[in-house]
Amino acid sequence: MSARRYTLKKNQPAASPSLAIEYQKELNEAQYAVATTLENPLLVIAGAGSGKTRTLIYRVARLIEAGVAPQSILLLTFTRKAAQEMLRRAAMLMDDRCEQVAGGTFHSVANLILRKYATSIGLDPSFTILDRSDSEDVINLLRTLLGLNERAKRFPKKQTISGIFSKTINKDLTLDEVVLRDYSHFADHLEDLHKLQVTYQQYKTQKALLDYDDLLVKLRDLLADDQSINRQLSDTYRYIMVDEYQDTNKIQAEIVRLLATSHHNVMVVGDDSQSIYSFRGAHFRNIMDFPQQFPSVQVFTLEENYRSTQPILNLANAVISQAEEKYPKRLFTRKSNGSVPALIQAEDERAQSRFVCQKILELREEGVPLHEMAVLFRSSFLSFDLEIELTRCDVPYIKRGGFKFMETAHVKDVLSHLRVVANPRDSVSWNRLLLLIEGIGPRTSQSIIAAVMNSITNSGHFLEGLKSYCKGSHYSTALQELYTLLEKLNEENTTLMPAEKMGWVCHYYLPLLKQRYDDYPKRIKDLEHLQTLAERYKETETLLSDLVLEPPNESVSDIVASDHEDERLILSTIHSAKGLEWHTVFILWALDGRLPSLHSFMSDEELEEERRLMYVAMTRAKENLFVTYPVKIFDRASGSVLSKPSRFIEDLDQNLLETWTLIEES
DNA sequence: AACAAGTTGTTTTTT
DNA sequence: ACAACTTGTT
Repeated sequence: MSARRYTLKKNQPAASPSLAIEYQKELNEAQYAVATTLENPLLVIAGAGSGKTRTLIYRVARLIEAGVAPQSILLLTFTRKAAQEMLRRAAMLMDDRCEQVAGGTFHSVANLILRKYATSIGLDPSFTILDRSDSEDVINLLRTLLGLNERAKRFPKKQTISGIFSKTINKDLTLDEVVLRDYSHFADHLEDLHKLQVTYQQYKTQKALLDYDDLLVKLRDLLADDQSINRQLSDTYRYIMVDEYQDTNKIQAEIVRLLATSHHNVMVVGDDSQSIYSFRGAHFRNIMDFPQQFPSVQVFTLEENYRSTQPILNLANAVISQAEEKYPKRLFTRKSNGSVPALIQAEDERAQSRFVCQKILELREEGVPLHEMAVLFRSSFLSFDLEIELTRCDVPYIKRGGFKFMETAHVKDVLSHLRVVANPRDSVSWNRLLLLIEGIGPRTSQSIIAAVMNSITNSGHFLEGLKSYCKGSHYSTALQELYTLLEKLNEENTTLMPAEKMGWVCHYYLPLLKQRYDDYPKRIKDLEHLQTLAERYKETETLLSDLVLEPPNESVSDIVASDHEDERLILSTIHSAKGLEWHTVFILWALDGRLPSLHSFMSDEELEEERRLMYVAMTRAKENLFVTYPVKIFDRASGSVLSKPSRFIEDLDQNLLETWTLIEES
């Protein structure tokens, strides 16, 4: 580990007295230095709540003020919502020019660039993007096709296989390395896994399908292999800013490096203590390797916290100070008073839920709005019991993270119809929509798909293949209806708006939905929500890629009806809480075996990541922090009883964390 | 016999 | 919600 160098630049004299924005007044010394250093590589280590977003916004404004064209600024963020929010705030600070700044996630930027340059790398520009479950479906299909699940020894499940393949790419390892290191119990299947991986790649290429990893890999390869395109893009984006750099992986770092070849104007912001995505190949060392890629880099550190009270910071600092490996950084604040965070032991899960719910109601009485309170947890399923309690007490909430709206079956069903029209070679979607029809199972579906693919190669028209199946069997009437729908969508492909097309699909799908699900009224609501989303789009292809890349992450059915739209409690996984803050934060299940999760006990590295997760959760709180855990929890997977509080907060001084016990009132 | 559909116990985090 | 297993249909 290289020693950290702090380079604090002396305050520059204010650029010009006529400027509307008074940077020096509105930013602290370090923030000001960052916002006004416009050229050359820049690394900013920004502690939690240190005004990182604010600094980025001011820097965007400063760049535009200095005459830089907004279109030549590229802002890479973790979610596209984050980018839009920043640009909106920058526009408020300055003017609408800020909205023209290019921004989004690595994946969404890759999507745009690849669609534009697809033909030059032999890619169909109307390629379909596979989300996680789509790519698992493909893998499952190929696994059966290769006869791998009939092996004597059990072959890994589709999720596991997909995880292995993804790790090879994101951690830049060979298949052998990944399997032997993390999945040694499947070492016997190495040869078959190799075969499957090759087949998977071929299948995707043949059907014009790209999974999340392909988007990044293809963009990197495009930039690395084609000098002239690299030049064009590098000249287009003259100023690059990357947020949450601690959660980027090697490929993303390479993309940044390649995009900056002609100018080196790159600024990356991050915090090694908040790196929580290593399962996706991110490594916090990435942030420290940055100076090696750009030797002329200037390094800044933001340590003053504007979010939390001192007692909360004291606790967070104590948790992170036990980290094996960390970079010296100590958050401080001027908000000195505030109450000491509380640790509450509950006798079981129900008691924990009841306590949290009751406390939330109390705080609401005291005037804390519901949307200023959040309940955070390690894994999505850990909030199930609390959700029941909240519903019982009529507390409206939204849940972020975990299962996504887009991943619900009925939404995917509807979209698959639009997808086959956009890319008829997309056999994943064909399979999905065919299986909906009664009487058609995996076998029949495969043979119909084969016929469709044949008709594409022979006549160039996919409907021919479907037609031949429309008579003579018990499912032919249903298939005829499907044919009519797809014919309509295809013939009026260019004249119909995306929302109109979706209307036709829903009309066709509604009877199937009602027959399939008992809870169809809820699902119909979801589809209506999808319809409203679609109305914002002019191009079906944009709609489809956006939905895969940036899925709306709250399901309508999760929302308990409420009169006041904004008055909703937030439930979130810690991962999805990144970058956010609330007046009051509850950390649920701070139980050893849940946070840290049992899965992480084997490796020190994973355990360290769990610690950072706890740190991230704590630093979301502005005023109040409650940490709770139930005892006597039996874990079926390990066969053990969990009763100890999280090792990260055990035996801490009462000054840092006050312990409380729940007394049941009769 | 081949295939479709219904039944029963486990589930990390996400672009 | 998924996979493995079981029952039902053509």
